[in-house]
Amino acid sequence: MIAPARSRPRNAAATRSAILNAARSRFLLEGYDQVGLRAIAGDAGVDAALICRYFGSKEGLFADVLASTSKDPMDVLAGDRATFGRRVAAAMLDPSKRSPERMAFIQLATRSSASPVASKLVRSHIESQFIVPFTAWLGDRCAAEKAWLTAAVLMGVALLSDIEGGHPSQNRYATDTDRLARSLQEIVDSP
Amino acid sequence: MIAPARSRPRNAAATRSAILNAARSRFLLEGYDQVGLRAIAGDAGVDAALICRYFGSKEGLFADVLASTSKDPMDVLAGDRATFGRRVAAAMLDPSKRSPERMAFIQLATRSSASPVASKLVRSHIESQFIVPFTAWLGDRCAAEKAWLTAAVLMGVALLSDIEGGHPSQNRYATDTDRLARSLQEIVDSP
DNA sequence: GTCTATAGAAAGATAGAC
DNA sequence: GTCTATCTTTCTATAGAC
Repeated sequence: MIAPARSRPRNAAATRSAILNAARSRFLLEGYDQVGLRAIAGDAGVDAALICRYFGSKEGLFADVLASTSKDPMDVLAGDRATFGRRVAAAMLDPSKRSPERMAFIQLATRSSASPVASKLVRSHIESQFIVPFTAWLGDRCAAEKAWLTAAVLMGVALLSDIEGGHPSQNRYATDTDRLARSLQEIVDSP
Repeated sequence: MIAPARSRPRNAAATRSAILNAARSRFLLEGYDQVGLRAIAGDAGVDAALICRYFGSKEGLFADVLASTSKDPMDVLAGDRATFGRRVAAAMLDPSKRSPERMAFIQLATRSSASPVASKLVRSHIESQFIVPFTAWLGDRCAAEKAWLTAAVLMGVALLSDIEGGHPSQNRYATDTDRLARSLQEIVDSP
């Protein structure tokens, strides 16, 4: 046995990435306050002290998680404006079309918005990653106001889905998705 | 000096009430996780140990706060169905019509929904104090689904108002209120 | 580069004096 | 009925050994 049987080689980049992924999953599901550095370190298979070494603090870690979650959010914008409501509602509620990745930044923002330290970061993230591109995509009068209301509706749905416990009756998905789709579409289409 | 100069007479009912009011204000503004028993006790002018004596635990205190906030929420339901959207939107956003009391249970539910222990209580409170009476008030097909979506929109607006920092441009209130009013009214009027 | 050990603060809750 | 004192736990963050 030449090399010791370590489960993880001494690789700073890989360790940093493992921490970041574990943190994203935890923050996404439980929110900033509810997650301890020990839990994240445990998921990543490293010691909690390493997190502060690599990211400075819990806040720094959260900021990096937000920054690394900023690529995928707006794939729902790639599409026809007339079907915007359907697409987003499906991404939010439809269990068949809902992946852990889609709408991830909405979940992340919603579940961590209670903490004063996290909400500062969440605010600027929502603004730069959702409000700004969405406003540009709309490109019409009151686009910014429409963007803010859309964000509010999506966060409210995400928040209430959590509270509901994730077990609304199965056959309600269709009617709920339709209703949400109509509301979102009406915000976009309104003068 | 016959009686000692105590700021508070030894009165269990008054003390209990003072704690309850202080707790409501704190939970309403900061959320369940962010508020410590010592802060509540300080506001109420009593010792933190009394809270556990009177309410058993922090969770018990929060439950009693929710129960004592269940009277005022639905005064917005007293009115014409055609102007429902306007009334609720004004209560949520209009600074002139917005009192700390109105929509208090929405703020309370939104800001405390992140905590697992509080969200259990928040869920049943929303259901019994909002969904059930609102569904009955609607009284039509899909009333329950409309009620859930309405609650989601209101919570989203409350949540995003917090995050925004409470300083959107002054002249945006009017257009934001109109837009929210239209969205709420469309949910109510939808088939 | 990673871990052990621990500092330092703050939380909820309880026992018992007054 | 109220408060002082304290227990216990949990958290972030750091210092230093390996």
